[in-house]
Amino acid sequence: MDETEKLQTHRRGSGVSTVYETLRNEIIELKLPPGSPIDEQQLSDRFALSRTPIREALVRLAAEGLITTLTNRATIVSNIDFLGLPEFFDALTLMYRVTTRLAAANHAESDIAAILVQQKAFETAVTNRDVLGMISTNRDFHIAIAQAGRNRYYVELFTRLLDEGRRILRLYYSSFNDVLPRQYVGEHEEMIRAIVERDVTLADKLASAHADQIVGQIRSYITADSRQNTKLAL
Amino acid sequence: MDETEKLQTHRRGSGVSTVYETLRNEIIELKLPPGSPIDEQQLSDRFALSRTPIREALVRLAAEGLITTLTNRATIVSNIDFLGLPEFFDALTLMYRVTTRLAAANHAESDIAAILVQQKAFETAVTNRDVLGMISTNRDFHIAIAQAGRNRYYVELFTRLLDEGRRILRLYYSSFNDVLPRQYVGEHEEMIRAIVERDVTLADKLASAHADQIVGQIRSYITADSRQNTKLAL
DNA sequence: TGCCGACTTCTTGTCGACAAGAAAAATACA
DNA sequence: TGTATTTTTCTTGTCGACAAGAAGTCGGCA
Repeated sequence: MDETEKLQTHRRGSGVSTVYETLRNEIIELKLPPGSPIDEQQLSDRFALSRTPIREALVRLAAEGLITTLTNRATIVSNIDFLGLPEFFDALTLMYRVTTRLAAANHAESDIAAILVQQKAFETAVTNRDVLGMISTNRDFHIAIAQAGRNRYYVELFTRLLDEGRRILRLYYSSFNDVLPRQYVGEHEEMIRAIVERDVTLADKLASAHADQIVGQIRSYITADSRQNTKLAL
Repeated sequence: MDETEKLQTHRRGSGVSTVYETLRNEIIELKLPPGSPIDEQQLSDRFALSRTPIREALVRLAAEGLITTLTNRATIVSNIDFLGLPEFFDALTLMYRVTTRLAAANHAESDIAAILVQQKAFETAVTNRDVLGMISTNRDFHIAIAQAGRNRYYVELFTRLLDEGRRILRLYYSSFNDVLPRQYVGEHEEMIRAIVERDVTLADKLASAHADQIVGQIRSYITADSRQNTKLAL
């Protein structure tokens, strides 16, 4: 494991953010899978910080729901709540629609540039068949759209939802094929066009369809996976 | 000021939540107005706790955006962002609609009972002309509806929005008259009926109108207030 | 051999103290 | 007298140590 962070001496106040962001990434990328125990002492050693700033980072992660603290006992990476998946899909779909609508309505020139950058990144990830890259650049693309919509409440919720989605997708990413992503590139391009032309209705419609695609795909992964499990159980 | 909390000895782990909730309430009720400095030492004395648990509570509040920490300098109660008000209204309206829709679709029997309790509380606040009570019971009423909708993402965002709304309303509550609240009681009753009858479309429509009412009212407060300011400036 | 209770150990929660950084105050200089 | 610079002071950020609580361990007893 990479332990370079051990050596650097942090300047006052920077350590907490570093720990927070590092752990956040590791949780979302399933480097720390759900249920993993989070040991404060261990992190303290790893980042060469006392437990106090570590603790602060953990409190932040807990506030976001990424980790769960069993009082006086242990703190673990939060499980993916499969029972709550319908809620998740509902909220995700709504955010796809709302942010794309708002982007069509409120975007400035510079926003389009930012969106195009992310779309390019997504495209290269697709051509390189870099599945993990697809997942994260897809997220960045939609967050760029959300930011163009100029509503921080939606941006915040959408970010959380997309990151939760990244965790779920990672679980199933082996079954990710390169047929649908290719289709996503086209859909993304259509969405950009609708946004540029400020066609709110079309943007909404495309976002809605796009969301359905993704939700459908995740659903199929899950059902396919559970089928495999039942096969093993026999 | 009430200093009773000073004496009790807290059992392990309970102190943080107490501090968090107490401060949260005081911020939302403008007992701690925007810009108020938050002194850790002072809070430490007040709650008879060391600075560590106080700090933990503050981190949580900061994550929610209720307080702002100027690094190495000071931490203050977050200002109300009047420039971001349009975003706020947009998100608030959407959440009013979505939660009411979902309540109509997903509610169970017990949810209705909970909603009716809150509606009763709101009604008594209105008849008692208890303006502060109206503001908070109105919030509780809509959160009860959101909970009946069974989507924790919406519940969470909506709660944050309604609480931010409480702060804004407190600022202007002197101009709160008892004509519109009476109307709100009726609108609430209509919404409950639509939810009970599982009429999603009607629920949406009513929630939308209700949101417009409230947004309009807040807007009128603000413009009325700014008019007064310009008058003084002449 | 199986179950119940005291004990040990390990992790979290809390504390008091120290260090660093920034604003305010005091001082020196033009 | 006004400005730049140093010093002081105050608040936050970090630390190491201690205390409490819970799980696991070990031993005793039926």
